[in-house]
Order: sequence, then C-alpha cells, then structure tokens
Amino acid sequence: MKFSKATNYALHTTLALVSASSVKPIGVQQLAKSQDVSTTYLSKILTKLAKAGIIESASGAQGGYRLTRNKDEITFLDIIHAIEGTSSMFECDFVHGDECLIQAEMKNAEQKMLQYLKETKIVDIAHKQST
Amino acid sequence: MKFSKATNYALHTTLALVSASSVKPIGVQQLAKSQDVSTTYLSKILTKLAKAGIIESASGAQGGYRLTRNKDEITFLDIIHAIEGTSSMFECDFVHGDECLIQAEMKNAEQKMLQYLKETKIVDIAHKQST
DNA sequence: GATATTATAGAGTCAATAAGTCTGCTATGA
DNA sequence: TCATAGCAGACTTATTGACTCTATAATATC
Repeated sequence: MKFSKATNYALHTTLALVSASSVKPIGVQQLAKSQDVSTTYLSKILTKLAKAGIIESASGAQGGYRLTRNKDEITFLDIIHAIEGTSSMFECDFVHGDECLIQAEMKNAEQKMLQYLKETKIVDIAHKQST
Repeated sequence: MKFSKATNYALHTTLALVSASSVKPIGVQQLAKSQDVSTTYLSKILTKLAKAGIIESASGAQGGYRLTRNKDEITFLDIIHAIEGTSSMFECDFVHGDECLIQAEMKNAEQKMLQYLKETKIVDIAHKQST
C-alpha cells in the first residue's frame, strides 16, 4: 500500500516545470540531473504525463517538455492518476449476495484522500518554496 | 498503490467474528471455508490480528479465535494497521534542503483517509448487514 | 538536405513484495 | 494420551516496481 517512486519523480518534475514556467521547453537531461535519475527512466514517466495532457513534448534540438495548461489548474490528483492509474485501491472480489459493505467503506475512505489531492495544487507548493 | 488481499481477508474475518459474537471461539477451518481461502494462509493473517490485540486465540480442541475487546471498539484502521503496518504511503527520500513540501501534502492527504478509517467501526457494518 | 539533438516505443533485466504452501512443533480439552 | 486446534519459519511462485538498452521518429540548425 505505497505510492510508487515514479509518482514522486512525476510530482517533483511537474513542480520544477511549474516553477520554471518558461515558454521554451526544458529537456529531460536537465530535469533528470536535479533528481539524480536516469534520463531514459524519467522519459517514460514524462511520456505518461504528456499522454494525460498535463505537459507536452517537443522533439528535436531545443526540445523538451513544458506545461500545456494553466499552472494553477494542475492538482496532485492529476499527476497521481496519470502515473498510478485510476483504479480503486481496494477491490473485494468475493462473491457476496449484494455489494460488499466493507468495500463501500474502503472506497469512502479513499475518496477522502482523493478529494484532498484534488484540492491541492502544485502551484501552491511552488509559491511556498520560493518564500 | 493497492491494499493487499490479506487486508480484505482480515476485514471479512473480523466482521464474521463481530457478527458471531459468541463466547466460544471459532476455528480457522470454519472461517476459511466461508471465504474460500486455505486454513494455513488465513492462520497467518489471524495471527497478525492476534498480535495486534484485536482477537485472541485458543489452542486445542474447541479452540479457535474470538474478539478480545468490546465489539464497538474495533475500527477499520486497527485491522489495516495490523496487516499492512503503520508506515506512511509516501516517502520522499530525495535530498532537499529542508522538509519536502510534496511529501507533507501527500501525508496530509493520507491522514484524511486514515481519519475516516479510524471513525468507521466494523460493528457498523455488522448492523447494516443484519438488516 | 544532412546532421546533431531530442523525445518515443517496446522488449528485456533485476529485485522486492505479495500470495500462498508445507512441515514440524506446541498447547490443550476430552 | 490423543485428537484437535493454533504457531513458526522456511520455502515456492506470481506479480509488480524500478529500472536499462536499443532502435526509431521528429525537428531545429547549419
């Protein structure tokens, strides 16, 4: 029951992009160096973020990644869903008569967490950090 | 980022014990049969619950498991902690200057879930089910 | 248009964890 | 004392996470 390291890389990289907020894209090399991770591996993670529409990529020289949307629209949940997927943390596959009440409560609990993550924006962190 | 199947077994078994609420212990055989799981495997899980003080075991003939405490003191969180451990779902091991703000938010989010699980009691489910 | 630079895709590797089995031991009620 | 129960630890197998490697595709610059 743990978040993957990939999620951590994704969060930190997005924070870096939000903080930079430059028009010209930033390459993986640069992004990878600051987190001490290989470029090939970080690439894979960033491709997921791109597919989720959070960032966009530019090939070729001077290429790299940049945000697609408005900075303050990006939430923790967006990134987590992009990396970990959207399936529920708890699935009861037993054969009960009707819906599993235990599962229902577990999903309620998960919802509490997701709600918080949905309300929390990456840009808030960026502001705090620059203080 | 998923809860283990063992947690699901633990929750269902505890619910069964709460619902039964008999003075005499119930054997693993019986508990395992209703969930279609091997007795040896369920044993391991129940031993964890016993070590956490949620249930207690009685060896020998007519032995088995029974609740230790008052039924309505047992929360979802108790069981989850007993099986999954108590370590945090998110750990940032990067070397930042100070505490990682991303980690701080992730822990806040997790807290929301844990709080709900702490407030939710197994006995509530038992009541709903018997309706 | 050639070339260097950058992202993308997909297969492959290695390690850790989850999920479950096996076997022998210990406790205890009848 | 013996049949019935739980306990412990080593073991196996499957799944997932955390990467690497290599080849390909896109593009800015010369």
